[in-house]
This record gives sequence, structure tokens and C-alpha cells, in this order.
Amino acid sequence: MFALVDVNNMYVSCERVFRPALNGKPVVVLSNNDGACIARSNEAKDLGVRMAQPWFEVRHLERSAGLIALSANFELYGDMSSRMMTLAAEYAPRQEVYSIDECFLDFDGVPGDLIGIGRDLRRKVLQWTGLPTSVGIAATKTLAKLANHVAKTADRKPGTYPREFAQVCDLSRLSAGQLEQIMQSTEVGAVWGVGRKTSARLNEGGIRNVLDLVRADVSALRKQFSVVLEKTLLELRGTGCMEVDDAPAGNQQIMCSRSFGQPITDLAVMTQAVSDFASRVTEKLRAQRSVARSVHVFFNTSAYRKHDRQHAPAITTPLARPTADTRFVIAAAVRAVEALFRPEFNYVKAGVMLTDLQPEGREQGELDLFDAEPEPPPNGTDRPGLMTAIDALNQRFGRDAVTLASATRPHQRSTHASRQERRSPRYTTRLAEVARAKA
DNA sequence: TCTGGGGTCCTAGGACCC
DNA sequence: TCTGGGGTCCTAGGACCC
Repeated sequence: MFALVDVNNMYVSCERVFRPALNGKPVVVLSNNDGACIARSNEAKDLGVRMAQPWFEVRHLERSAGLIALSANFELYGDMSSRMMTLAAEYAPRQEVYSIDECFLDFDGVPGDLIGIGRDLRRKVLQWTGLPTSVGIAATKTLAKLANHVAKTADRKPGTYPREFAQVCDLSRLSAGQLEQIMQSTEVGAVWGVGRKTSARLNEGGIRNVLDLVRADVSALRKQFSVVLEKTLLELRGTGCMEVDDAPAGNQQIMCSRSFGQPITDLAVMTQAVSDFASRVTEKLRAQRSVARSVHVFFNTSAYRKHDRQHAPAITTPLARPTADTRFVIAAAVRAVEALFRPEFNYVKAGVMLTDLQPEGREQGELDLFDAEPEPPPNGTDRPGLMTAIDALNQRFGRDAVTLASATRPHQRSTHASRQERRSPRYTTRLAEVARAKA
């Protein structure tokens, strides 16, 4: 038996913990460049704000409806997430942290009343962190996802599902008839793994709700779609095809990319921006104790700027040997920029991706005859100790406490910085920004 | 004026092998 | 005129997730 625990409107809920005045108000959290809405309170959803909707399209609601917009504060959300995950983990032998705001629990071998456990978990997370969650329980992960959807929707929109399913919903305790009733009143697009394209195609074939899907022919579906949808169908029928993965391997690729506050047409500025991204992404690489063998650099113009000529170059550069040394990654990234950059275009976004990752510590065995090829190392060799020291200092004294001389000084970053005009304090991770209590 | 930033998995097709 | 068949590996692109 599985549970899916999911924070309601995660980013908005994190903000509300520290600013209770936001409760009951329409609130959105904006993406990195203050460009689009990436989280919405229920009240904002009721105003019609869509997921990923551009901010300028809904900005008028600030005046007309009291909509409040905040810049994303990922440092805060990440910290709140780990608190929530720690609490949730106590309730089951195995936990899979699936995203920043949700985790699967595997109740295998846990006796007793799972609804009671779910309610207790919910109460504790709310009391200890201030975050409201929904809990879905069922025999497979896909069904647990569905149960979570029911728990959330029953709470938010009375009348869609029976009120008793709100907040914590256990599909395994329902009769076949009750389950069919729920499946029938749920659109197929709400199923985990069925996205926009697939639901459109399913609808064309007459499959509109979850019950239609459950009753469809497996082999026909597999032929017309894929093994992915076949697995989804089996899971909806109660046949488990997925396990809880409580020790996921590190990522297979790591990326850092951003939109710019203003388009970049200057090689030096682009070089600075890409160097910064290279530095950040290599930090992430070290944090998961991996090394990379290739660096992928890309940048692009904006398809929304219809009068601009479009350009989206990208190049993957193999590194002479697997490394997590920022200096080598920056060197490769800078050469890529110099090879690709064309000043006649308005670039609005760039990124650096590290690929062909492997666990650190096996690098030596990878050398071969041709690796003598000179990767231009600023000081000759990898200096893992140097990088570890930099990471430790930044961890302790704050990001950018120590950077390479080639990196942008924080005061220069405005040349390519994202807009972030509405960010809240990082209450839980920066001593200078903790909440103040008024006398 | 202004349109997110990450990730995963699967499939199809080409290069290459014997 | 007729131009193998089976396998692997790699890459690009698409669909999905949050």
C-alpha cells in the first residue's frame, strides 16, 4: 500500500507561513525572471490565473482583485521542503522524495488504520511546519496519485467528490462501485502520466474519464500509444508496476539556465552569464558527488519577439577527463560561447548542462592514451581539495562568499541578472533575514 | 516592455558491425 | 530486374512530470 503526500500550493503555502496576512488572499509566486506564475493560491486559481501564465497577462488583477505576486524564493522553499520530508519519513519504512513538494510512502508491512496514520501525518506537518498537505492512499503509485487528486479536489471544490474524501483519501477501502463512481467523474487528463497530447488523442478515441481508460483494451492501447500508457493502465487496475525508490541515484544530467532581465547582445556579458551558470552547475555536480565528461552550452533568442531573427545555437564539448573542477568547466563553457555567439541576435536565455555523469572517485581509471589532449587547466591539474574548500566556505558564509576571480562580482551581476523584485526574506536559512517579532 | 527551470523515460532512425 | 538480416549503440526529439 502506498501514500502520496503533497503540499497544497507549496510555494504560496511557504510564503504564508511567514506572512499570515497572505491567508485567504489571491497570491501567486513568479518564476525566476518574474516572468510567469509558477504557483497559485486557491483564491488566485479562482480568479482564473493559469499555471505558467505570463505575469503581464494577469498583472491587472493586482488592482482589480487584490492579487499579490511574489518573486520565487527557492532557498526558503527548499528548506521548508526538507523539514516536511523529514516529518513524513517517520510514518513509513520507506520514503521516496519525488519532488520538492511531494513524496511517496511505502506502507508495506505497516499494520493498522492507514487513514488514521494519514490524518496524523497531516496534522503533525501542519503543526510543526505550517504547511497544509493532502494525502492519497491506494494499492499502486498511480492510484495513490489519483487518491491525492481526490483528496485535494474534494477539499477545494465541494460537490465534485464526497466530502469525506477531503484531505486524506484511501481508495483501497472503497467498494468497486464507489471506485468506479470516482473514476467516472475524473477526467482522464488528471491521471499521472497522461498529459495534454495523450488526453487529446484519448478523447478523440472516446476515452474521456478514468473509468473509460480502465476499461480500454490494454494491447490496443499499447500499440496506439506506448508502454508508458500501458503501465499506467495496469496501475489503475491495481497491478503495481512501480516501486518506491528510496535511494535514487544521482541525476544523470544537471543544468543551470536562466532568462535574462534584458536581451544580451554583447559577447562579454554573455561570457559572464555563462561562466556564472557553469560555476553554479558544477557546484550542484559536486553536491551529488559526481563528475562530468561533457559540457553542453546553449542560448537562444525569444520566439515571442516576432520581429527578431531567431537563433538557438548549442554545442556539447567533451572534457578531456571526467571532472568536477569549476575551472575546467568554465574554460570549456567560455570557448563554447566564443564559438557560438553572434552579436546581431537578441539572446534572452542561456544555460549550461553537464552530461555523461559518473560517480566521483573513479576518474583515474578512465585515462587513456588520447586523454593527454590538453584541456587548458588554469593550474595544470584537478584540485578537488580547493573546490571542497570553496563549497564549505560558501555553505557556511553564504553563496558567493568565495568565488573564482573569473566569476562575476555580485555588484556586476545586474548586466545579466534576472528580475526578482518581490522576493521575500530567506527566513529559515539566513540569519540576517529571520522574521522579527514586534513588541 | 513583459512568456520558468529544472528533470525523466521512450521511440525512431541512422551508423556501424558481422 | 533482382541489392540480407540481425544486432548494438548513439542521438535527437517528443511526451511527460513538478
